[in-house]
Amino acid sequence: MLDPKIIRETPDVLRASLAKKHLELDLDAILAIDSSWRAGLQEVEALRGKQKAANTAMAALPKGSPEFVAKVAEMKAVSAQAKEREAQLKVIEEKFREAMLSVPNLAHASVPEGRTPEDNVVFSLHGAVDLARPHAVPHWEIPGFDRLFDFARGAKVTGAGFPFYVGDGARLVRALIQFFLEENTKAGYMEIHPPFFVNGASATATGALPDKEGQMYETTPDQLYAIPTAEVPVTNFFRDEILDEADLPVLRCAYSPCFRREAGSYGKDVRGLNRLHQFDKVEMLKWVHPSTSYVELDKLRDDAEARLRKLELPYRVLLMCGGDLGFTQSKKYDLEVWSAGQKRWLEVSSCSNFESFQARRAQIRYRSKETGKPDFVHTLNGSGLALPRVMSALLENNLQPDGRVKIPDALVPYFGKEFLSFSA
RNA sequence: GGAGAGGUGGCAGAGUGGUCUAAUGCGCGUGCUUGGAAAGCACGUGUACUCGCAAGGGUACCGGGGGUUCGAAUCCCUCCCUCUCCGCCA
Repeated sequence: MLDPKIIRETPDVLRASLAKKHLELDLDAILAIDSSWRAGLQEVEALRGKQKAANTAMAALPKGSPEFVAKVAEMKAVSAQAKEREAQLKVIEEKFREAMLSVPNLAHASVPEGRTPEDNVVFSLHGAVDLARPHAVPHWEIPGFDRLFDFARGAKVTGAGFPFYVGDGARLVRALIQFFLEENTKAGYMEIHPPFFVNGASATATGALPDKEGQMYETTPDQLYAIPTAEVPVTNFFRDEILDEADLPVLRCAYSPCFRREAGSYGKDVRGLNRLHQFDKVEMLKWVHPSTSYVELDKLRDDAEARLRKLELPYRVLLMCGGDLGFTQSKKYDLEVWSAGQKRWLEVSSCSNFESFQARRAQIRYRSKETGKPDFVHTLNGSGLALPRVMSALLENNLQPDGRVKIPDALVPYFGKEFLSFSA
C-alpha cells in the first residue's frame, strides 16, 4: 500500500511511476473518494463531539429531571443522524481501502524504462556459457531421469506438476535445502521454519491478495492459503509490531515448499523441472531502515549470487525494467542460471526491494531514535535459492559421459557423495 | 470436537451503564538531590486518522465485527485467540 499522501499531494509522482510500469489506474476516481471520505469524516466527528458533550452534561443531571428527559429527546435525533452518517462513511471507507489496495508500488528512479521482459537490462554475467557442453540434453531426456524425478506417479497421486523425488533425486533436494540454509545462516540470516498455510490477512499484507488470488491454493472450510513462497508467512512474522531501530537490519532465511497453481502456464516452460505446482525454496528476507534499503538490496543480490558461484553455475543478473517489475516491487533483480541442455536461462532467484509498500500493509514499523515516532521499515526479499531450476542446471551442465552427474565440491558434504547416479 | 474460565496501555492489574482523554504499581524519559550512583521526590510517558500556515484543536481505539441505549471497557449476539479439563490423534 502506498502512503495516501502521495496520491493526495503528489499525484504526478504516482502518474509517472504508473507510466513506467505500464499500468493503468483511475487516479481521479480515487482522489474523489478520498475527498468525499474526508468531508464525511468531519461531519461524523462533529456529531460525535456533540454526543460527547451532551453525555458529560447529562451525567451531572438528576436522572428523572425534566432537563434530563428533554436532553434525551434532543440527543435521540443527533444519535440517529450520527448513526446514519457513520454507516455512509463506512461504505466510503471500504471503497477507499479497496482503491488503495489497487494502487501499485512506485518504481525506483534507477529502474530502466521498458515494457516487456525483452527490455530488461543484463546487469552482469558470470561464468563461461560457452563451456556448456554442446551435446548436452534437456534434463528430462537424460536416461533414467524418470526414475529419480517421478512425474508420472506424482500425477497419479496428486496431479501434474507434483513430482516424487526418488533416491538420489530426493537426496539432491535434501542436500540443496541444507546447503542453502547453512550458507545463508553463515551470511547472517537467522533461520526460521514457518507455517505453510496462512490466513487472508497475511496474504493481503504481502500483496498476494488481492493481486494473485487465482494463483494460490485455498483450503475449505478453513479459508487458509497454501503459501506460494515463504515470503508470505515470514514477512508477516512482525506484522503489527514496532521494532527497535537498534535491531535493524533484521535478517532471516526460511526453507519452505511453495505451492502455485500457475494458471495459464503452458508450453516448453513447463517441461520437466522448469515449472511445478509444488517446489522447494529457501528465501532470504530483510527488514531495514529506509535510508539503507538500496544498499541492502545490493547485498541481498550478492548473497544470492554467492550461492550460484559456490555451486559453480554460470549465471547472469537482470535488472527488471518498469514494465516487468510487478505490482509490489520498487526495484528487482532476477538471477538466471544457464541450463546447458535446454540452452536457455532459467530464473532461480528474484531479489526485490519493496520499500515501505509491504510494511504499510502489514503495519511493520520501527521507532526512530531521532523523533521517537514510529515509521515504516523497508522490506526486501530474495530467493536463496529456488531448487528445481538449480537442479535442472546441475543435471544438464554437470552430466558426465558415463551418465552420472558431478556434484559441485561445495555440495558434496551435504549430498554425501561426488556423483549423482540415475541407475541407483 | 465437547465443557468451563479468560482476552484492558511496554508489563502487571483495577474498573460491571454516565465527568474512563481508564485507578494503582512496575518499567521508561527529563529534572531535583549526589563526588558519582542507588533510593527518594517532581513532572512527563500510547497509536491512528483528521482540521489548522502555525500555535493548537477534534475524533476513534479496552481481542475483531455487529447490536441494545440519549450514553458501552462495562449489557446482548457472533467470530478469533489463550488457558484448564475431557475426547481423538502424529
